[in-house]
Amino acid sequence: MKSSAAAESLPRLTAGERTRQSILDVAVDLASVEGLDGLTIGRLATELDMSKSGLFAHFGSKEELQLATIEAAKHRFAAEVVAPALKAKRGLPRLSALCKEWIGYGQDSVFPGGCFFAAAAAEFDSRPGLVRDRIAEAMDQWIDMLRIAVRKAIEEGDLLSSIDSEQLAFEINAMLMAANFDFQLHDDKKAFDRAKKGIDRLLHHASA
Amino acid sequence: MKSSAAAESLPRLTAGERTRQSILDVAVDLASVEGLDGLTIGRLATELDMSKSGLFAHFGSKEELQLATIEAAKHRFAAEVVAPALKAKRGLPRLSALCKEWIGYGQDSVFPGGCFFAAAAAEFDSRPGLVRDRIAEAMDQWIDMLRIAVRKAIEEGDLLSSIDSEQLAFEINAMLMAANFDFQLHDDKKAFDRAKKGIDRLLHHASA
DNA sequence: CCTACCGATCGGTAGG
DNA sequence: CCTACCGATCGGTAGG
Repeated sequence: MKSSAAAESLPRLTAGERTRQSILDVAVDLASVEGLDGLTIGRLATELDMSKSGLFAHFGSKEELQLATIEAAKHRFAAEVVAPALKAKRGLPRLSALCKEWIGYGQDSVFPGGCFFAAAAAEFDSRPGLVRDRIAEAMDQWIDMLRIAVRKAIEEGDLLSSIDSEQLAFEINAMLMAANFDFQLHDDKKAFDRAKKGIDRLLHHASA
Repeated sequence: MKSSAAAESLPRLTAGERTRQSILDVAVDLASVEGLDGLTIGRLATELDMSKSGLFAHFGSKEELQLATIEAAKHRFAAEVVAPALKAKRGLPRLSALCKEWIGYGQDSVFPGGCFFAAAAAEFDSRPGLVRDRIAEAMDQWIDMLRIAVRKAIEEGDLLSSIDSEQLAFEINAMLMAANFDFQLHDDKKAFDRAKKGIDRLLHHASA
């Protein structure tokens, strides 16, 4: 027998899978700066010191590369924002943690060109297709996470029962997105302070 | 003498200037959908039933075409949003009118791909150059207009003197931008209702 | 405003 | 994973 499949369940990756992962790490960074369409196979191959066709063989089409890049970005977002926030206990603490972790994610430039999903949504919102659908799905999942955290905060008695969870999630996300674009355009982190201040006031007014 | 320069001061345009204007009308619409970079000279020429080089001669470079397109988009925005809002009297009425006109501008798809400036800012925020600078300038002018309207509303006694005009302008704009991106991604106008509701509450809490 | 062209780069393929 | 290639399109130019 060649190897024990049962041992070390996760890090057991084939060489091809490892190459694919390192391609996607670079692809995510490149796409956050140049856009998901500006992410060209030639450019990415140069960045990785590979041949175009060698890289291409891992994906089969540009669309598949784009979809795989979105998937890799989702994993990075989950690790950097969602996972830390889930350590806070449910209710208002977790809602606050989601906002705090998102602001940290923006400030620390987890993606070098700013929030991957905000940029990709703006780029693809007028181009029907699988890429657009997956980006919209990722955005919806994030807003949904905020909305559910608001609802739990209401259930825990931390927020007023009269609060419209969908409306509050929309407004919180609006502050975060605005901070992201403001920061990208002006390279001034006070945009995140403004978002923080706006969200603090939103949560204060929603509190019992 | 060929013509009286003094008569009809504005509509006196040369044939070249009229052609240029009709090119830019199409360029603005195309760019709002495909992006300012996706606005290619070949694509634009096809749309206008012109030769590439004939169109190119009006601008001299792609960057000049992009800059002229931004200028044309600013004019459309000024006519559709700013001018109507300036009919309202200074203070809170004008601030409310700016928000109302902006929401109308979004709902009516004055640019077929959504707010031209929001899309262009997201597209170019990581690409240094003249195009990026002009877009940032246009965005700053809009936020500044909101900020000044807030300040006037404070001076008129319509809003509390404790209000931070820059912060409020940021938060109002955040609602508008979020509604724009939400609408582009979901094609559901309830995003504008959410923005309206959020802004109404912002202004209510800021009122004396 | 046109035809005719340039070198560079795009996504993708053949064949190994 | 590679070399070598394809047709299409890019921004831009020559010359009229």
